Amino acid sequence: MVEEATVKRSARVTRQRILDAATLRFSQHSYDETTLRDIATDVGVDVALVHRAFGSKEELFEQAVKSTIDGDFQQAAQAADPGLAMTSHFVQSRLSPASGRADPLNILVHSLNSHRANPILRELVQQDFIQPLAARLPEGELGAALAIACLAGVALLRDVLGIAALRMADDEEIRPIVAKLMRACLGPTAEPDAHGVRPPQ
Amino acid sequence: MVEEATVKRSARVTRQRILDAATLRFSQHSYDETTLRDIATDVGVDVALVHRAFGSKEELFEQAVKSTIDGDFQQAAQAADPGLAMTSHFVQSRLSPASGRADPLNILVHSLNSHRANPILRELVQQDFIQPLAARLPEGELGAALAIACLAGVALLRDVLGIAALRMADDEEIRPIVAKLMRACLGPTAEPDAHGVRPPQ
DNA sequence: CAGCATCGGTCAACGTTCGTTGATCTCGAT
DNA sequence: ATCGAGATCAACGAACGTTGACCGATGCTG
Repeated sequence: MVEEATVKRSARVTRQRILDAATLRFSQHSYDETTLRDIATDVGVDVALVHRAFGSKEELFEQAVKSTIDGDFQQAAQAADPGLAMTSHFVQSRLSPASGRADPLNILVHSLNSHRANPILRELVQQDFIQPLAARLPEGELGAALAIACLAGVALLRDVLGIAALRMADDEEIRPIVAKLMRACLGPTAEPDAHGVRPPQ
Repeated sequence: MVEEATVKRSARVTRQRILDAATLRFSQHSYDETTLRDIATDVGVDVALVHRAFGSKEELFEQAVKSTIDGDFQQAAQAADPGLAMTSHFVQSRLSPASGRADPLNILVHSLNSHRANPILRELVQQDFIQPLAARLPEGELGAALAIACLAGVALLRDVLGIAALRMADDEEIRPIVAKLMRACLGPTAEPDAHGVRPPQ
């Protein structure tokens, strides 16, 4: 109330509010089920404005995806032990808080099978998930892709399908298994610890 | 021309042809992208007939899902070493042949985020994937759910997203890693073999 | 063999929803 | 007061699942 009076009609601000609303919607619903009219209602503007602000629904979706990419995951991928860092990042950022928050993985698992969203999400996974992870691996992209596949699969069954066993499970119950999954995919980069366990093959 | 004279108009046969065409479509495309008109064209009948033969699109989808459930997976889940059996079943039935064949996992990963298909697929995963697997596990449903999540994730990134690293990979390159994933989720139920490896926790 | 009821199948259309677009209004700075 | 940009309004065109009315062959009945 003290600051900015009535917010001044600003395309810049409105565009951002639309993008935020769209990002949240796309993190909770699929591309096909998310309507420009829904987003417009959230923001409190007309449908036409939502459309014109980004040119097309597809463009809006792409911008929404990009807006959720922060450095957190890339940092985790380049940690000393990527598997462990990614596990922590995964468990802390997805399981503990509400699962509906704006997040690239949430958007990914909610719109995987819309053919409009497909190429955009493929590039997201390739560029922002697999590549930063594969850069530090001897196995190349295969291990990285499999690691991402595991995380995406868990998120899918938990948040999209709503499998009870995954919704109810405690974070610390899932963490060690996810850690094992990451290790299986990324290789035992670090942690040649006290056990000295080597995989059979 | 010599064989079967115009096949005699039979609802039984036509219904089966519709179901087969629908099953194949649903194994390659999402619920939303699959049109009753597409299925009708495949079979060579009218749209109305496709609809009336099953009452609704949703019912047709449910029947298509059920028609793909064979005993193969359940057999694998109840093998001496479920992880190993499931790995073989997964690698052989999905990676080697064309990925577009009629298969419950294919249907699952293609229609996960349609809210119409969602409850049907949730029940499929719960009843036909998780439960037969969890019945033999000390960890209960959690381990089974995570194992299914891994397989679904790999299938998703490979066949729906089309991640190159997974499409190009040789079967025998993926198999050992998938085997490790299964072992991480299901625990070393069998195979207390020469290695005697115990998980750290 | 003729008539008829029935079932498999088609045809045309409805009602809804969606992304999209052109014309129009309205606020705000100059 | 004016002009442009922000925002709205109304509508289009396409696509979908769904429905009621209508054909045509099949097979039973007399």
